[in-house]
Amino acid sequence: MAQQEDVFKKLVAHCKEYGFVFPSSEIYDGLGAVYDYGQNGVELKNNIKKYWWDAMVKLNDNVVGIDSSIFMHPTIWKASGHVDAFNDPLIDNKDSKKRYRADVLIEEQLAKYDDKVEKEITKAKKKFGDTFDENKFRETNPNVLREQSKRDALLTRFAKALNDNNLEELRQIILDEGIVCPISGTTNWTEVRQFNLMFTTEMGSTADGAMKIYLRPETAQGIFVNFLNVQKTGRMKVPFGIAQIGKAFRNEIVARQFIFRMREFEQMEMQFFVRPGEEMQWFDYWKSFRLKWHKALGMGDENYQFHDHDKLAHYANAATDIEFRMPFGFKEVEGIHSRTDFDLSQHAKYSGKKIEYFDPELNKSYTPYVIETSIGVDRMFLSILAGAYKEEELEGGETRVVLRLPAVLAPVKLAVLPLIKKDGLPEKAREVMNTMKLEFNCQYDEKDSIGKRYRRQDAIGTPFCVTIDHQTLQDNTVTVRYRDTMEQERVSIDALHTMISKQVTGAELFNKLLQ
RNA sequence: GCGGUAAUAACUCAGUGGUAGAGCGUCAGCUUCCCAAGCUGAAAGUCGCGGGUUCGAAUCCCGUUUACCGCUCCA
Repeated sequence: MAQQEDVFKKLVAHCKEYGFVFPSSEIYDGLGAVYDYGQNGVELKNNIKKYWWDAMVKLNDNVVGIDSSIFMHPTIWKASGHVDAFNDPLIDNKDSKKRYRADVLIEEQLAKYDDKVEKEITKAKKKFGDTFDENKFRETNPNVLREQSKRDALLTRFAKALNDNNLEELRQIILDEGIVCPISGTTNWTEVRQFNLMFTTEMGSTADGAMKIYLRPETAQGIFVNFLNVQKTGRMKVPFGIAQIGKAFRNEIVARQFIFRMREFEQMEMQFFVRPGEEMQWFDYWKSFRLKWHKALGMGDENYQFHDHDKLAHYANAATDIEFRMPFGFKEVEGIHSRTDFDLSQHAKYSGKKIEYFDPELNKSYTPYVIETSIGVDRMFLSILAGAYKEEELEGGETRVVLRLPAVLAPVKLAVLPLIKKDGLPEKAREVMNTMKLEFNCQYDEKDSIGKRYRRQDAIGTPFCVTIDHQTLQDNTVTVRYRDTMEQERVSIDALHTMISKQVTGAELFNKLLQ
């Protein structure tokens, strides 16, 4: 475990050292759980997004893409359940370090008063037997009346505090009632804090006319609210899918583990609309397709696993995660959910619009069911880097650090290197570079020994190094040096383009997906 | 959010009250016909930030920010 954490630390350092990921706002001491992508990181990230987009939109004729805005009408988040589901007032006990929902603590206190009343009644029942009149007892017994009035007073005060969203009052209630932590038994409480999942901002240029709106916490809702637009204008027939890549924002209570859990992150989501009753077969279809997509990259099949959810979200009737073996254990990279008709029905209800699909085969209208595939770009990025990062022992006791990135994702596809910096080799190298750069992201390097340059390229995961030597000037051939094996092959410059193109474009991977 | 630990050059770290250092990397040059070779030279640090103690603080104290670990929370 210690060794794994060590690898993770080195990976984070490597990300910074080689321009993949920088802490945000670093020269101002940073900003918590926000990161920037550097010159190599942005290339890798863009390649991941393209691999996903092409696999979903290009390969599946019944999947189309959209790009909806980050700002959306605030009612959308009412409908989706985000406004109500993630607004709990929380309080910590300083002695036990346990966290509780403040409203639950108070509700438990209310229940205690109820218990006391019930006990009095049970006692009295035994005492009076058949002649017992419960209603009269409730109205007259001093003990019951006392507990009951305490309870009513508490309920009134509690309801008002909740209604006013008065967090100080909630804390004061807990103190006044002498509510103790069940573990430490103390009343040493922190302030009550509200944890909002969503970021808010204001739309409107004048303060008084401004409307409070949210930064979207998921891209999915942008798809649901455009369901009718896309279905009608694209003449889409169920089953069909809508894909989207975009930023989302969440105030995580604990944001940790580098770019694994960030406050600003990017999602690649597809919502696939199906006939009610057919959702499980499509759930299985996408489960299998998505796993193939991951495995096609060749990072090792044993590094992936499904993790089925036991506890389902309020909208789902089946859910599974695709997990990747990170240095800190198997972690969720992608979620596949059967979301039922929850979202479309909610939006129909809140918007007052009819959101249904007329199915000509069945000759009836229905609200489609939804299968969602949702993958975090940043998590994918981290899993690829974690799987690719290797410190290798070479013969002679040397080590090298290499990123064994899938060629299709590598930020730089090839480096063009004159073997030495004279005899016209740099000029020839520039010539080769100028034709290759039309198609591939290339790097030219003539500084330092050839070995050093190879290692520099290894460190950023460049799959091919093309070296121009004296023979090149004679017969127009170059050596291609492969990152993973460090072996070299002599090829003619004319053949270079085809050879590299075959390995860095997605076509071969996509063939695997369609089999 | 609580507790613990940490923060010194792009990276990894040494320096524990008295002149800010090393390795690696970077840059310039020489050398070099294929795997971090060698030689010469150079640049690069608000010692995380703010306050305090002291003749004097990277070093001691307080606060704060950021990160890591544990707990907690989590569609």
